[in-house]
Amino acid sequence: MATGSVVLSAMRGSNLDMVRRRNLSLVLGRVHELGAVSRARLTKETGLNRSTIAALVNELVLLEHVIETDPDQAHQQVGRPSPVIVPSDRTVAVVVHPEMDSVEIGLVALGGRVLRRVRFDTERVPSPREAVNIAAAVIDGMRGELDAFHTVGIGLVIPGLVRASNGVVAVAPHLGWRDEPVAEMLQDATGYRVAAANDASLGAIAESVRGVGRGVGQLVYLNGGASGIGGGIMSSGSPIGGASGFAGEIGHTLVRNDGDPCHCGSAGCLETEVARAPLLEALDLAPHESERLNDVLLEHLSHASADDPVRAIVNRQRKYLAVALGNVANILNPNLIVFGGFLQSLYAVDPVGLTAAVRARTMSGPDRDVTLAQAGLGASILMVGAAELVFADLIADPARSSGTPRASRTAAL
Amino acid sequence: MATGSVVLSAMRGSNLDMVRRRNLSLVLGRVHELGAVSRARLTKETGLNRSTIAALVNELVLLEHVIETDPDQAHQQVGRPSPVIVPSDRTVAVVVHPEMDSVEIGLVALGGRVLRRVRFDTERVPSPREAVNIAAAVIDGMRGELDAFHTVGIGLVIPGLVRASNGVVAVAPHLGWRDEPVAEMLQDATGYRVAAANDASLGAIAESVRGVGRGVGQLVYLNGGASGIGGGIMSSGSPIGGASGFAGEIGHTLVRNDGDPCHCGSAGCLETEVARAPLLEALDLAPHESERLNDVLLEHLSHASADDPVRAIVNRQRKYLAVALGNVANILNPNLIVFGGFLQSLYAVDPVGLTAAVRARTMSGPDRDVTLAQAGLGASILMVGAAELVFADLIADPARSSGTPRASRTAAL
DNA sequence: ACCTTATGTTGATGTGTAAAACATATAGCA
DNA sequence: TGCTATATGTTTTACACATCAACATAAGGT
Repeated sequence: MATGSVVLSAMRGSNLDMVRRRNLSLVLGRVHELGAVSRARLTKETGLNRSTIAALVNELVLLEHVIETDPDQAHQQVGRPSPVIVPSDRTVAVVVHPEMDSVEIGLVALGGRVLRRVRFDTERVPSPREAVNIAAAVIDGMRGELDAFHTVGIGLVIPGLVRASNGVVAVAPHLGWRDEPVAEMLQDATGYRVAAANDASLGAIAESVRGVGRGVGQLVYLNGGASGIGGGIMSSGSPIGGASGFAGEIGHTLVRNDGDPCHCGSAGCLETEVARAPLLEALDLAPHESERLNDVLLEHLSHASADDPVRAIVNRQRKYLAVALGNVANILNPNLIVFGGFLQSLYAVDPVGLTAAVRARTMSGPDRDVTLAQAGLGASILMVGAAELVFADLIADPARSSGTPRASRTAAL
Repeated sequence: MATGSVVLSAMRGSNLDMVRRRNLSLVLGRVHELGAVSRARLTKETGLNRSTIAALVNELVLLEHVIETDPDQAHQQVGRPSPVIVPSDRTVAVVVHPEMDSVEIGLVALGGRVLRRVRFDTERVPSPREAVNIAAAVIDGMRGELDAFHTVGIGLVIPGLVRASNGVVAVAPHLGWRDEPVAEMLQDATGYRVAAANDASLGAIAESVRGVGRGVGQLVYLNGGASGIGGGIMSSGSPIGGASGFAGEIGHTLVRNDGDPCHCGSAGCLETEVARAPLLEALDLAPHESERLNDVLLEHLSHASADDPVRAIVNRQRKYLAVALGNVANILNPNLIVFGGFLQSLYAVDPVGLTAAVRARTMSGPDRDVTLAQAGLGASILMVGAAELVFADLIADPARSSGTPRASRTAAL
């Protein structure tokens, strides 16, 4: 029955500007979430007056973040038709994603559409400096385009631990980065605001906003990659970052007391017991064929004997996965756990069985049952997630800086 | 760098009332948190204008939630002295705490002081109806007093799983309750708004607001009781409830693959491996002497041999406790983990050792180090926590219902 | 064609905070 | 003891924003 926050989060007082900002934010947020909304619907959902909505929408149109289009042709309602508001495709976020053998740069519109993707292959694992230089060069190449757009900022995908507050990469094992202020470097190199986050956290954001987790209050995303298992937590639409933005490291929870040593220094971690490499190996797949894993695995198991070695690996991994999922369900009580990467395969082998195994490990009660699901966004998940991270700032204050890049300022919060 | 919420939490638009409400809430929140604040300080901290603060404080004085007192005598500042605002001791919350052999009723003032505690001993484990009747009778006895006060509502402490949204007790193993709408029953019986929560969650709130966790952003509270181990999570001052308010069940995370079966249906749960009873038994203490556990244990170990059986039990329990804490630290990345109940003893035996063990299990990085601590509120922790749950609603909207009990309405949200 | 319904548009109104001008109370100092 | 500087409370005025009412507009229903 009680719901309020025990301690007030914000400390500053409100003035009339705040009202305007909040309402502008609310309207842009609805447009962004729904894709296309009539002014009438905005009026109903926000409870604001018709005239207020008109003023707010006009301001957002002037800011070029939304477009007001002609009323939907397919009316069946009496009364004056209401104009439809859609997010502008000219408000965009740049996404930068350094990997072991490449740096990928993307351009994503406010509506969620991925406009461009450029993959820059590297000879070797890029250093932070190299990754930033590559990204800056590609962005400079797009500069004409970007200046025509409203480029809100850059979303930086980090395969490792990032301090959310300042974008410093604490450790990215795959890339060999450690304590690198990559966000700041990229910001200085391009002039755009940079928001950085862990890849799994971005997956959680993406699935929560535009994937299978739309409208779900409490969501956990678990991604199985070549390097290990990462996780992200969404609570009431906001990412849970923890003290330093390192929350969600479910890959390093213990699932087996006498387990193998993990690179983190511990042993028996989820990601030492549940890994992609043994699965690929058992199925005679090369690492670069990992996209086929799901299909090949399901096909293989469909005619495999009971003592099939692949089946044995899968069953053992599923057993330990269920342990970790049970822990997560008990600690966080999520509505939904979403699987990405090779964990999708482990889930798809027997969705009902895994669900039952997890539920058996959680404190029961029929209405607390957690649901499991595969990720719904495919290859664009990180593009979408990183863009949403950037757009979150825009939506929080649509009138702030109207898109013009500002040279070399470090952080605004 | 980016911080905004990806999806907007509230859906309603803001008007001038909202601004007023928010600022009123902000000021009352500061007064509540700090205990005594000068108007000048409120001006500085909120960024609001002097005249605005004056108006807001005046309204809170009229609502009788705060008292404006004479300026502090010990000035050393030049300039006109600023009046000091303190929370009114006449704004109170009632706390109801059913246990196996009693129902405890308390009265807590907005400033955090426990004004009264009444313990009603029962012959046997009370049913929900009995607990409600006892509470209602005691509250009726205090009615004269309560009517003189501003009684904001009732905070209901539940030793079990409660749905935060409606106060339905899903399961309270100790009490044998299952799917009981206790909050609604108590509300109907007394006319006061009732907010119910799990005991460990209330401990987390209490330690976060008035205990060792003041000012800590991400906090986990772990309580070790006779029945098991419960946990509560605080994130940026708000409790994390999960989908149904069942989050924090750290007692049922797995710490030992071949562990003993747990009453939850699983096996090797934290609370089957780490329990109070074996400790009491080994030290020849009766259950009712559990308050002495900490002292007796430390005393015993101070002159115990290396192969002392108590030491063996303690070491084994500490090992499994470290596993669970490592999982929690990896998943939630808290700044602070607070121990209550007998877990305080396990921690106190060797604080540095346990801290090191937990840190060894978490993804490293010097700035992510989690801190451990004993609870700071002692026996009043649940009184304070439940009262804070009630006050949270008041602080969120100080001008709402001005304290008069309303007959038999179920829920307001 | 006319009415009903739903919505956009325009101008007047009310309300909360900010800003400015004034009042007051303290410390420091001669 | 009085003067000055400083900080803060108090009062008045101004401004910005949402609301409301009245009017305008565009559809469906008959």
